[in-house]
Amino acid sequence: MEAGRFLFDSSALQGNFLFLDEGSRSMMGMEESPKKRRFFCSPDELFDEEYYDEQMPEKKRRLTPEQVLLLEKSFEEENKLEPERKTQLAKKLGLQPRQVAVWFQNRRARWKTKQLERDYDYLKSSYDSLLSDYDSILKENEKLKLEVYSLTEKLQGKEVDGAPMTGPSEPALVEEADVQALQFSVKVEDRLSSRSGGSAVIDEEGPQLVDSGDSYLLCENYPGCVAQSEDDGSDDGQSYLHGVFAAATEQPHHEEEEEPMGWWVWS
DNA sequence: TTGTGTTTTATTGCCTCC
DNA sequence: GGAGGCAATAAAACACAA
Repeated sequence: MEAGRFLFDSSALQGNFLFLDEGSRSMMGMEESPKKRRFFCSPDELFDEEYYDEQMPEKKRRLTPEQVLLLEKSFEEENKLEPERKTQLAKKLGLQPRQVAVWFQNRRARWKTKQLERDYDYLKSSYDSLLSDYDSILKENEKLKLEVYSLTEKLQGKEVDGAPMTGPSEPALVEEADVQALQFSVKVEDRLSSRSGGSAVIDEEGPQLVDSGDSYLLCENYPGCVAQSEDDGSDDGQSYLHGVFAAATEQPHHEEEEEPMGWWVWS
């Protein structure tokens, strides 16, 4: 949100009149008798339902920075609006309660969108981190394989020079070393996948969401995430992120910068 | 100035809960 | 059935590059 973009409609506050056009009249159920009104008038005046029903603005008007500020503050406190709070806010702001409700609705939608973006970024960086972990382990594995191979070679040389071989034949020795290396590799992969909460994390195709049914992943185990108390079946108390990547990366989630606590908070 | 992309305000329709 | 929530969408307001 760019605060500088808001225009303070002082003319409206000072009593300029706006006219209804055909579109907004029909849209608002006011097909007849267009009436003039000031867009922003005194809170009491605007709060008067009858007055508001009769006199609708010509066009959409942006809220003033002051109004937005107060709404934002209120949203930070609680992102849902009980009727009483809606009424109070509307009165305070000189808006219709419906406008306050709509603002909260849209604000929640914006918050959700941003949250999804944040969750995507977090999942992506977790995935990248896991991938790089995996790559380095793979390299380490290769290195160890080579080491085993060269040690086996040395051992073989010693046995040929000295006493006759009593152990497994040469190919068998090498094979065994390979098997051991393979087992180690498998163990490492197992560890990786269990650290990441199971399957579907490492995939050569690229980042992908873990299947969680509706793709909105639960908050528990998410680093720094404290689920808020109730879950009413909406998105409350939920993050879209699961703890899937949490243990794997152990990187603290970025702080909530500008967004309100919303449905859960980072601690 | 104008075309275009983004943001904000508002409506509609559907769904869920009480 | 009404109230309130959400997703999808329209349209106005705005920013900005050409």
